[in-house]
Amino acid sequence: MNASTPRAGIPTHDWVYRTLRRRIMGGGLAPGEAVTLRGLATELSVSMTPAREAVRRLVAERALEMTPTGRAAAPRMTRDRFEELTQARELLEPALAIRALPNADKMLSNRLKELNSQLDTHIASGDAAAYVAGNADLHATLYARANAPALMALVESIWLQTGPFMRLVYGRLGTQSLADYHAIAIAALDSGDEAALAEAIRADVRQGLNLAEDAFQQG
Amino acid sequence: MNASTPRAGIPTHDWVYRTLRRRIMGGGLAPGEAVTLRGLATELSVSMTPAREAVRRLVAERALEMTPTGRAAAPRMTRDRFEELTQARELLEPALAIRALPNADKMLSNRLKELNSQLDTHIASGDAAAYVAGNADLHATLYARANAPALMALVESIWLQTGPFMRLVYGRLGTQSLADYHAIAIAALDSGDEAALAEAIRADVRQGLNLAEDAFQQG
DNA sequence: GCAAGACAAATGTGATCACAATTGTCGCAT
DNA sequence: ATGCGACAATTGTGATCACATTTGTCTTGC
Repeated sequence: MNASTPRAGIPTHDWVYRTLRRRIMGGGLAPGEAVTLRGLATELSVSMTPAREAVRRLVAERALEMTPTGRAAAPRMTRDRFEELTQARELLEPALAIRALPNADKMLSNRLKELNSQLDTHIASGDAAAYVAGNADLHATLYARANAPALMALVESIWLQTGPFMRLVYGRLGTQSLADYHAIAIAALDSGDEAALAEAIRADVRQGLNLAEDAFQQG
Repeated sequence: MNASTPRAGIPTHDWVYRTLRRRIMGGGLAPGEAVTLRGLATELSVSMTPAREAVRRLVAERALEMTPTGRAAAPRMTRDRFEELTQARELLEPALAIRALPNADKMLSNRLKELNSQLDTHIASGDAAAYVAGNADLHATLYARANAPALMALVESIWLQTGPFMRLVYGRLGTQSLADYHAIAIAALDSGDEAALAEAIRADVRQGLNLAEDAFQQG
């Protein structure tokens, strides 16, 4: 089954971490669903020790929740929590974009346009997981130019928390067309318009919140 | 030595985590200084397993750094990193304060005034560790009224990263008098002035940055 | 039919151990 | 003196195990 495990050099616990993390982001764990140490260990053909380390790390990063009895489960998203995390994104991400602006060049904006067009493909095919991953990839590519690892780490920790839920939201929406704030942001990047760039990022993040609100109302 | 360890009910790894975390925040670990699993384990009279979990958790929370060879050490603060973390605080903390504002009452502001006066005591006695802890306590008390646990967790993770360094900064400064933006913030809280509250918080955070800049220039 | 209780399986926690890699130290040659 | 290499101690990693608690299930009694 896991014949696709070409892990060379990297520690076992790190590999388990990445594997489990990918599963969480990809929606492989339903909210509230628990993951057992022995189950994870035997499934990945490792011992309990690295499995436990991977789980604890994801708990520390809030990608997993700890039940009172000490079991790790995929966290349930609430409207309030999602709204908080969105506000944090709305505050931090424009700052990262502005920091990236002076370091942007034509090659970057071309790369961003390429990533953005791939998003259209994922929307068209209804691949919500690929869309969420690609969306994070696009934002990460831009913010990488900010050379701000500490800020970046904060934002990525938010993505880790909202990712599984956003995947669910986009899954419900199907192939609905979305306002392309990415394109606006890239245009602002090209023209060096700081305020427009920040506003486009904010609008993009806020659009995610609106989509989620609809999903919450549906149930 | 560790006779003061009345841990009842809480898991060992959690107790080790809290103990080590307190040590880091209190400056018990010099930047770059490594902590060994066996050393920590034997010192706290526990096995390597909970020691390892505690260390890994602190690494995940960026309160400890991982060297390429897999050893955990207290992270070194750079000017750039501190500037990034300060900007994050400057963005997130005013938002938390504004969220807390509608839930504030006379009892809260009295409590905050009390905590703020304790800070003066710590400045006067030159107890940098107590000052940093008390400062975090004051901010936390205000933000708790925001009922925003996800945002709060983000801010606390920043404090965890900046805490040890701030303690060092305040330690150098000695009993220097600081502008009391806390008092301004509390006044804004009492009068319900949202903009003034946010600005006072920003100024408070920025003051920390300025102090640190001085420290960086000294060496 | 169903709720409660007893029993069994499963689970998290912490300890111990073997192994490989790293780190520190001592001695030797230049 | 000083740089270098071999050896020993230290360290992180992963595996395995025992134990107490929790969870799931089946039976029993009403």
